Amino acid sequence: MAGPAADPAAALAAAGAAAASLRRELERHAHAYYVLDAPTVPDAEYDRLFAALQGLESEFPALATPDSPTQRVGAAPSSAFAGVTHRVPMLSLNNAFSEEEVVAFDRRAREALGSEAAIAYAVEPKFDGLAVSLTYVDGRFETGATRGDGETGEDVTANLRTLQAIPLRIDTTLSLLEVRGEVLMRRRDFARLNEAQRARGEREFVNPRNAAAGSLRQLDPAITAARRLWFYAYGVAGGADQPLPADRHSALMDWLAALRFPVTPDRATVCGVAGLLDYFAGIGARRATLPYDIDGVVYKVDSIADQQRLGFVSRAPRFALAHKFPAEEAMTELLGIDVQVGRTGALTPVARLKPVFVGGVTVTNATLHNEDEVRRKDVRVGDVVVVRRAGDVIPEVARIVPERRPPGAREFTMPVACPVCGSAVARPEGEAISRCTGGLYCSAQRRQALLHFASRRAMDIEGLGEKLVDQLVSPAADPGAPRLVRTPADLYRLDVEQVGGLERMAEKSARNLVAAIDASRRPTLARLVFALGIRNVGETTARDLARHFRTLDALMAADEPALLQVPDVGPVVAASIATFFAQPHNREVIDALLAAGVAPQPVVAMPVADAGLGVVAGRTFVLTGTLPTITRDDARALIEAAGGKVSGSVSKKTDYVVAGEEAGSKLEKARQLGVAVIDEAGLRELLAQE
DNA sequence: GATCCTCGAGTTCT
DNA sequence: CTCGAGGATC
Repeated sequence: MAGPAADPAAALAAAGAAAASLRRELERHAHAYYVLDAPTVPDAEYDRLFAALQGLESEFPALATPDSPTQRVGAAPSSAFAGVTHRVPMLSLNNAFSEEEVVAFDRRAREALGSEAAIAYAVEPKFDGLAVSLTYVDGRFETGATRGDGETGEDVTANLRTLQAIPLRIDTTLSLLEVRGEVLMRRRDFARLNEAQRARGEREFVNPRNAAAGSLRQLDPAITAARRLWFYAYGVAGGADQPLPADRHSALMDWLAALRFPVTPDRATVCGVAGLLDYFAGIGARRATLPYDIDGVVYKVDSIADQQRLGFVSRAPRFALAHKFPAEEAMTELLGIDVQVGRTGALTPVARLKPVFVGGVTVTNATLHNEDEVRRKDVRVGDVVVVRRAGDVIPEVARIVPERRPPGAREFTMPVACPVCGSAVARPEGEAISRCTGGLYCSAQRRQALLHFASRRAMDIEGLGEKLVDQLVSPAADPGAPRLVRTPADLYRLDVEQVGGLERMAEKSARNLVAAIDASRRPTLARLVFALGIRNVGETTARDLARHFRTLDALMAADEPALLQVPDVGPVVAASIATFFAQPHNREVIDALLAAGVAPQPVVAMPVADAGLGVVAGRTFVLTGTLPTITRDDARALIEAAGGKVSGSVSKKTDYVVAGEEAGSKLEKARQLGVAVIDEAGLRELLAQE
């Protein structure tokens, strides 16, 4: 094929074909997004395609036909709503994704204003909803329209009238006032709506913005009314013919608030670029706890006179900037699916991804949980997948992009033999997890068992991490070298000389490790039981067992009926425990541990849970997020010392949720259930009262 | 038998 | 943090 430079006609034809294909794709995505409320690709991908098409059209202006998606921008027009031409166009803001862009924005503004001094900015969250314009004539709400393409939007007056947040009458002498703002659905209302959709067996909405869009574009205003939409005002359309009642944006917002328009309490005024970045960081930290979704923050030069001096570049104001958070979804390629072996032999498929930047970090791996999950999502090697890193920190493969599947993409099948030791793989009837049957013969399981044994919540051996365990279990560098450790008991026979022989282990570190191992010889019985790694016995059950049996001997001697006496132990757990202690191998390891000097501290009689309920005693707490001055573990210890209980999940029985920074779904759940939410200071107060 | 509440297990990246 | 599943409760 001829190169573009060589043959202009051929180049135009090729560009035309590419543009047509981009348009088809964009139209399909737009339809899925706006009309079906079921986005097929992340926003970032849509933007990328859009930009590609814009690029082509600017290079070959002949291709820029009026029906191109680039000539429309924004919502698909719906024949159901009348068009409204905005008196003052609703423009969009320039976006910034990095600090450098913010610095450049501030610098350009100062240069244009010829000002050395730091600029005062009005700042506010960038709501993730739909922009609307509300027109008031003689103080009466007359017309409400969506943004549409910025020039013309849809008349949704009847639906907007149903919003409690929008005043139908305002106390002003202005004969004409146009208020701009965002219609959105607050998270609580979104959760409630989806619950109702679920209960009725109808499709749930993907996110609050789509729910808001879908709700606002209902033909029946009664449906909109039931959806509990919210509105925040963020500006006034100022034309030359309309004098504004304030000379600063922040004062304008105060004025709107006085007119009973909802204005976010999270807005502020700051000074200079440092102030902007501080605000961005502060809102970012609080993002998860805000009652509504945001996708960044907006900066506006506060002085309206200065705004007018700065003016516009093409179609965006030079006095305002949207500083956006990194996308929480991104597309990438699935390079392969590996299978990992866990402590219990569980085989977990893990997606190996082409590295992709999402939610502020580069993601290369993501769990696929189990075989069924892979089937459900129809994930195949070679697929283009959408990776998400939402409220959760842990990335996941949200879905695949079916239209980008390469021919011959392979389906995943769980191996029939363990990828590590070759033992048979079994998947018990009715269970979701496949397991390696190799037990401790499998080096992966031995490795994980040792890591678990040494972990902080078990024997707490500091410094015994993955790298070291690998070397101790299977000396990779020198296959002939002796395996220093086969069971946890072997750890207690290591000396400084042996450890010092390992890679990256100078004498000092070797000494530290041996000392750490030595220091772990006096665990509580609960920790020791937990460290053994008995199936279905976690931290809590281990503690219950220790409390009930008091000694390791008594626990080991217990038969199933005796075990069933322990609270929260049922037939399955009892069988796991009995089976574990019945195995000669496990008995040998325990004997060896005791012989090596591991001696659980005697269980001290716990102050029998005082029958009386205190403010903390007898109450159930759930911890979430990062507390300002103490770790969650410390908080938990404090609560337990005061006779309270700490649980992992929020339910009706929860008395308090203690929330810190970046609290996630638990906080959300607490709000839904009406559970009291306190912060660290509140917790301290309760503890002081106890 | 159904429902709710917990616990256990597995996981990512800096 | 989320899922699956065990245990308790009605």
